[in-house]
Amino acid sequence: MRDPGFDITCARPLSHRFYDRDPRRVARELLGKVLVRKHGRKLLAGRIVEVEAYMGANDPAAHAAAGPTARNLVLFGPPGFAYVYFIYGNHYCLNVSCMSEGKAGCVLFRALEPVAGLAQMFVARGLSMPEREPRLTDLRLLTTGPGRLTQALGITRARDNGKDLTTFSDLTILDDSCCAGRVVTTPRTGITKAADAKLRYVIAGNPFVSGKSEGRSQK
DNA sequence: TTATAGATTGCCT
DNA sequence: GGCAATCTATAAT
Repeated sequence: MRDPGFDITCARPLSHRFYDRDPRRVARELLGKVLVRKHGRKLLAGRIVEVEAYMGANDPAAHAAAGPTARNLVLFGPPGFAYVYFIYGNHYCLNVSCMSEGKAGCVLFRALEPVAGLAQMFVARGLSMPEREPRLTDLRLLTTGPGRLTQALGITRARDNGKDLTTFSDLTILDDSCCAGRVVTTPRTGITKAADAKLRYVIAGNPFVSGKSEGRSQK
């Protein structure tokens, strides 16, 4: 299977300073960046096409709303670190911490456009590999959705929670100077509190954005 | 100690 | 479109 690929030679991790800002700003600017997982000698990577911003005490939908706990401690730590939690008894979700130490805030990764290691992603997701070049409907099952993208990249709480995403370890976010294109904001999905705040950011027209038609028919 | 809701997904009709 | 699966954090006894 052919990987779309990306130019890793000119890609570099984002600095802690990048994440040391309002999550809304970080979320918008994370679109178009590349989430990279080292899997043995292979690279698994996906371009970030959909994220959500979560704030601190003033955001009732945020895990950090009630203050620091054993689970959400990473959110109150320094910016640029992975916050991984387990949800609905089935899925892991990946966030990156924002704001300086002591202040909570994060960005949730909701969908990626797979660019490298697609064959391994099919394996990790427990999907059978398409015989021919995969269709969009097959590819969307890999990394469209917060629970799916963590499974495709093998991200778990035990393995990745608290990891520094600004160093090139086995999990990092790279900037390859790709232009994200037009960004659309919508209400966050799957939450009941503060459900009207437009804190979901997607790349307009990108086919890997979650939802039925968002990003596909709408340009 | 027990109950319940949850930043989801996949399979059912 | 509806709902079960299945763990954990937090609220309620």
